[in-house]
Amino acid sequence: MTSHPAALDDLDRKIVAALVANARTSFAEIGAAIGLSAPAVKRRVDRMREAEVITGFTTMVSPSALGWRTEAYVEVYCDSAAPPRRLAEVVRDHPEITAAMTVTGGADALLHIRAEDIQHFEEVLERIRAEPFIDKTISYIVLSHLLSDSAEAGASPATPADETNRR
Amino acid sequence: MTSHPAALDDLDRKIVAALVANARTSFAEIGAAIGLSAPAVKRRVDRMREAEVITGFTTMVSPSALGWRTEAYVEVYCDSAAPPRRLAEVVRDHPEITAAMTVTGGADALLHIRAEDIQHFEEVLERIRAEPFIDKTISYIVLSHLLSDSAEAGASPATPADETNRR
DNA sequence: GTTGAAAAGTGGCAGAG
DNA sequence: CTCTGCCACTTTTCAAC
Repeated sequence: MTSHPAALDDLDRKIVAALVANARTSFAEIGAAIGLSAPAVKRRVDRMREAEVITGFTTMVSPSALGWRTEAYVEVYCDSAAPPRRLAEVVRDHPEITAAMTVTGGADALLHIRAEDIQHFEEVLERIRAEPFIDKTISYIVLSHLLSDSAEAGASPATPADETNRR
Repeated sequence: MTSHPAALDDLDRKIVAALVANARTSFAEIGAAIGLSAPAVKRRVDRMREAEVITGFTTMVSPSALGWRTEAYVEVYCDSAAPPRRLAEVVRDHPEITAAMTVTGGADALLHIRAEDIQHFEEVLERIRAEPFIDKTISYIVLSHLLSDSAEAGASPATPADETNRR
């Protein structure tokens, strides 16, 4: 990876926090809040994008509004000679899989799945289980969210340095 | 919930897709791509924000760049009389918990946790297990991502209607 | 950090569906 | 009546200095 030391200072972290809260905040507004001019903020943002500290800007959408009303996590168990590379291919073939990762523990991988409803989820699960090297799966259907993560991927609690700012 | 039928048409879905891909895309650019003027796009975005189809704009940040190099999912088992409301409070007290939800299966809840490193994660886990009504936890430490979810929260595979557009 | 030109955002208004 | 494009006017971006 091209991850330079990057050395973010406090101003950088405040800029990131502002942009995570609202990716469309103007540089001028961010600058006013932290005592910097708009171009200065832009230069820092450009630098952080270059350093891949900031990997992109996205929009949070209510999944249910788009018709995805069922969410689940699925543990996947593969047979002994399961190549992780092969798993990555499979994962890309099912559009309902929104995240996939290898994990410690008994399971080989953990999938995050979004489906229209339970019927659709069952169909997805059957499709995944039909893969030759998959031995078994264990599903955890999400009932309700206790913490509405702002944007699960980008969201990080705070900065390791300062544990003070809890939301 | 105030979820109106909302009835998104094809243009709305294309606008959402464009904004999910890049929340800072100009309305003019989106309009040019779908055959609409900039103000027309803005009107639709405003309407979708009002209807809470679009819940916000955020920035994707490399967690490791901010010092969060350890990621894990933790199953939480509570004692019989565990009130979910109480769990929600606890979850908010630990800034390292980036997502929490109740799930089907043996466990009562599933937590997504980000920590600086394994040592930090262990400390967080001990803190959580110290809660009086938590019986046990099972941790799945994330080793590597097979699918780099654009932004896990907002990301949805495609529209249930058209299963054709797979990335 | 400041300046200035180009681009984007935003609200009013009239017309088409 | 809703949605659109057009037109001013304001704000923001961005590449100079």
